[in-house]
Amino acid sequence: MPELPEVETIVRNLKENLGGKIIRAVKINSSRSLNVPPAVFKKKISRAKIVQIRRVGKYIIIHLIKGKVFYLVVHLRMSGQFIIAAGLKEKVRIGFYLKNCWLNFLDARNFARIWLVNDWKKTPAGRIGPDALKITRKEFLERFSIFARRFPQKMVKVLLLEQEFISGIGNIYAAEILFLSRINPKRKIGSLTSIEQKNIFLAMKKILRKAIARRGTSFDYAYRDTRGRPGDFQRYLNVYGRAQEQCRRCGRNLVSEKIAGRTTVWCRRCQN
DNA sequence: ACAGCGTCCTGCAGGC
DNA sequence: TGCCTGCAGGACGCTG
Repeated sequence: MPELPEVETIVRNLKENLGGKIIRAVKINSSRSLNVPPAVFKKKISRAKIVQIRRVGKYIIIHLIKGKVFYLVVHLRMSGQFIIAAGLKEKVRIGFYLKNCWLNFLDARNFARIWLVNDWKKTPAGRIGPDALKITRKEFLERFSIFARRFPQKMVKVLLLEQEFISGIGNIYAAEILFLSRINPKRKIGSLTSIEQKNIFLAMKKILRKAIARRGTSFDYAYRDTRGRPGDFQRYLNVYGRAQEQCRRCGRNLVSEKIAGRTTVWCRRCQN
């Protein structure tokens, strides 16, 4: 499931391979994810030049130019993939031909969304909070205080998943951040001390940076980089996917519970 | 106003 | 071995 480190890895790959290239042709096998009719999409994007590729939270923003500047905004959700290959892949939903390669957009579960727009800030990508990787400690703590004052009863795990608070964190990294900062995921944000808030910030930075260095987490088939390779961070997961297994810190069995509809694993002894 | 659940969707794991 | 059921989750919409 692409979260910030996975999207960052994909964006870095796309930048290296697609920057400055022209989209020569588009093949649409499934238009479910598009915000415009397939014919419109094809017409607008054909012969456009890719001038910039960047990440905003979990969104990929591709800056295009054809007379004027416009944008392709992509959210991969659960299973969206971009695979660069010599040809079209078997289950490709949308193929972009770029002179000597195809950019294959695949999405097993059909959850991904693609917007073709003149102003990317008018898509959901323009309505999210500061990026988890870029936010400063000061800004994080200020923002935490605002949310803690407004929603003191909200569980900290839920806050970390809210893209309006900070963007980029999903279920895997939220669980890992709370383990490293030794906070119980069910703690109410109004009860967290400034030291605990600071520890969450530090754990967040540490984990996101390491996960990017390991090219993301491939827990299952869902996430692959643009060459179809899995990430490596699953080797370093302390809690996600480890329910009933032993805590790497204290040896106690990890517990699992649904929090806000999402499976959450933590250590009852280490996380208070 | 806010919390919490259902929905979308399909691959895969586990049970019998 | 093969079928069936249920689980996985990001974001949004609906409900109470």
